[in-house]
Amino acid sequence: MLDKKYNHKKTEEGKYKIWNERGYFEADAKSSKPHYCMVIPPPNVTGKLHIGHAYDTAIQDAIIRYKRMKGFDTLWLPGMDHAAIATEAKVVKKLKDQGIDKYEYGREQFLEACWDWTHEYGDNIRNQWAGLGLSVDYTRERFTLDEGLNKAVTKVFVDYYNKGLIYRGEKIINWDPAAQTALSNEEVIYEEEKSAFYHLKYKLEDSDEYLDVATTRPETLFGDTAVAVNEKDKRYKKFVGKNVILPLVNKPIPVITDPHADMEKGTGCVKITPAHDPNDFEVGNRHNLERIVIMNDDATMNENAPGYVGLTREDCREKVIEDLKKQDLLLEIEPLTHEVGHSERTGVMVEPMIKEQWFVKMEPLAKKVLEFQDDKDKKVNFVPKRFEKTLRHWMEISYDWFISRQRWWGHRIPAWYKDGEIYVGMEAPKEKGWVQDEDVLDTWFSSALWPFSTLGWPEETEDFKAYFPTDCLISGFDIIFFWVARMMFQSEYINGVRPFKDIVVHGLIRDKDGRKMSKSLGNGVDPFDMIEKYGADSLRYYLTTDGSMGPDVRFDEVKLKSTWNFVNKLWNASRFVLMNIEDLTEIELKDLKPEDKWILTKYEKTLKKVTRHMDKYEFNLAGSEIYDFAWNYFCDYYIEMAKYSIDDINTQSTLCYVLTGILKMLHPFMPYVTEEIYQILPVKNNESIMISDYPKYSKKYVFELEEKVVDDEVEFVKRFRNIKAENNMTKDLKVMFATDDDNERIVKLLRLENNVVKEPLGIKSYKVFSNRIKAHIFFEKIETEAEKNINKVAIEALKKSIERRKKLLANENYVNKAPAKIVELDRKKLKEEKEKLKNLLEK
RNA sequence: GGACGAUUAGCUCAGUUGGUUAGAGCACCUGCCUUACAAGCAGGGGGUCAUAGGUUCGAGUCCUAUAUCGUCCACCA
Repeated sequence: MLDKKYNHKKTEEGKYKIWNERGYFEADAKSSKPHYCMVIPPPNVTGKLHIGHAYDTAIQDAIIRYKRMKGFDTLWLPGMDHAAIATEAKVVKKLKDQGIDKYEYGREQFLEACWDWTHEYGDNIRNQWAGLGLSVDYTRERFTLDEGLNKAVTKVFVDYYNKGLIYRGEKIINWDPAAQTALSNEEVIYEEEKSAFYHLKYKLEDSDEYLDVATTRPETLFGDTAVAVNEKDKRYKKFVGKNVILPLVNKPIPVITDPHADMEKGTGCVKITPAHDPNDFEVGNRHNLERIVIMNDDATMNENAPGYVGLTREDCREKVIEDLKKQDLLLEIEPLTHEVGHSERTGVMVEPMIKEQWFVKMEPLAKKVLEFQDDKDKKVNFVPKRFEKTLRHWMEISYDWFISRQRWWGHRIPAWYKDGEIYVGMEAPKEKGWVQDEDVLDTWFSSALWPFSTLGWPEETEDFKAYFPTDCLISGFDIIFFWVARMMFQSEYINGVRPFKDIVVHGLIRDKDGRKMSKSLGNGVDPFDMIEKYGADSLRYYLTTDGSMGPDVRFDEVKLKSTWNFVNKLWNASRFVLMNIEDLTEIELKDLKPEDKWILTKYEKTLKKVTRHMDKYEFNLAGSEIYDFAWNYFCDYYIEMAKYSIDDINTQSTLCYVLTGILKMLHPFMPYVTEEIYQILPVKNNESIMISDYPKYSKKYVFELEEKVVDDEVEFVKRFRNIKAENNMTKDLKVMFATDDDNERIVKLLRLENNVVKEPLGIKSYKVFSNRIKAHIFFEKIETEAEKNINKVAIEALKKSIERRKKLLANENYVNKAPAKIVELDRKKLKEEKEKLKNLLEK
């Protein structure tokens, strides 16, 4: 028997281990059942799972548990991401704290330290998955850097290289001087910063005239190789083609025209530094300008800034400003706030630098995705649909994907160099003298292959054949670009097929006030604190059913608490049922009473809706259907009715049947408590609810007539209670039923056993009615005013409604054009309302 | 600068292809320790669905503008 109070800790303890040991999480590629597969978005091995992971995985577990119960052979494949830069940064810091320098340590030893880190944090993550109750198949767990995936990554690289889809080139890239690696655009975060526009005097050669050149980065002037103005800019027309003298350096550089120079911005004159600015790089290409690199990899000034060598960018700027002032070459310092790029990982200001890097040619791949999206049998279906637009937009503007990183932790680029020659292949060339590229690949290169590399690709494994393409992927919208899009073009190019049929895109978890959770604000919520307080069941149900897919979720602990209350309600209802059906040996639904038929009908209808919502990923709607049914119908009415016939085998059977259904519908959301209660049911078909069948809608238990009859009684009960409460009626009231129907259920629900009379009393009375039932309430202390009032309000409302309907039905357009069903309904309602009004006015 | 969202009760959010009188949870007010549950039960108040037009027999839902907020992309000499 269940304890008197729901205790989430006790309920959740030990169950996960049993499920896992019994192999319920394991898929079977050879099964004759239809297969259903999802891959987990691999969390980074950098640390703990946060509330966003809890949200993301709770959705997935709900889907996979639902599909499992629906009779699929389900595979939810778990794994983790090596998270190249992120992990490397953490390990570097850890070593540094021990007084160890990465470079002194050496590549091999450093990688070992990374593996140690991975194993330690991998265990943490697995423990957290267990805490959340995720039914992932551990026998198939993968890591983005394991042997199989490494092979897949190398193969893709080599194939692409051979097809010309991967190339090496010199480009200007975002350089992180702290980590000393190139960053992709996505790894650069723009932050607003207070800065200044420095107006510098670029004197014309052999003249007293000068150009006012405004820049935010005066320290880069050592790399200037031109000053650009707009062709249409009349102000500077006469300077075009002449030379100006580069301040401090005292070197002549040309004044050129280029569309990049915007007449509206600054002074209209732009200094061109091709080696340290992406736009200037392009300008330089157009005009064949020299590229002068003026900084070392750690962003200190190099020998091209004579007199400033060794200074940091910041110190150099200060000294440059000072020296310019001394030479009267600084015209003005104009304060300015603007956005400056910083490294996502190290936080330092990004320095654009020219480097030789590897790139993936995006155009043919992006085109492929757009083609697939135009074909309804090949496309990836986005839920909600609008995110497909986001994807298309990105695919249309995509630039080449820059994939090399100057790191150690990751997939090493399979390219070897010798005497200016490049060799790219699965293995190192046999001859001596070849040196492998030092760099590793962008971490997203391997995660882009995740849906098929984890299933054994490039081998034609049983798993790959059974589960690919996968059925569904769950992801936050924040990584559609990084990850989802890349998985799509990789799979569609390599396998000629979409990586998943559906993608469900959810929002971010924000704090109660709508702010992003962040370390600096300290407003983060640890999902495991919440599990400690309310249990994984409450957390999971709350997160998955709080809102629809797409918008951000505001995390509100008050809501989580009220979810706990719902679980507690379920617990207590189950307690009542289990207390009363202990001797039940089989479920018999033969001689059903109207209330049994009523609740069964409501149940079947709920089930139908819930199933439909589950299939459409509408978990919020599924959740509220179950909630409403369980609380407002099953608990509030059926259990109350059942109390009066609890010894009847049909009552007991109905209680057990419906409760089992509720548990099963809730199991995908709250696996633990549903299992706990299921285990105690006297009649059940499986050893665990996890592997039981999801209930199927059965018309056999839909009784339209009884549903109406009892609905009408419920309506009557509600009205009765309303009148009673509004008029402060005590237990002394008397009731006379004006209709001869069997009103037993009503009498019991309203606890009127001692109040029913047969003949009218000689005092004032209220009339209570539903469609079928009429009754008079006699109450001595009736206040005439109150009575008048309540009837008046009712009459007013009815009259208004009748008017509205009459008008509507008199409208020919409406009657002719609206569906017959709707019109018919209005006619019926009108008739009913007229009757009610007549009843009321009789008084 | 470009794109995409959002705006519904005091708060947080639902609202399927347009179709009865717009819903829920929390909060609030009133009355109840009724033997599954006071973490509960019963009852109640509260919304001109951001604004202005339009399409339609009918608009929270579709269209067009406006306002406010948010997100992403690009740019930021």
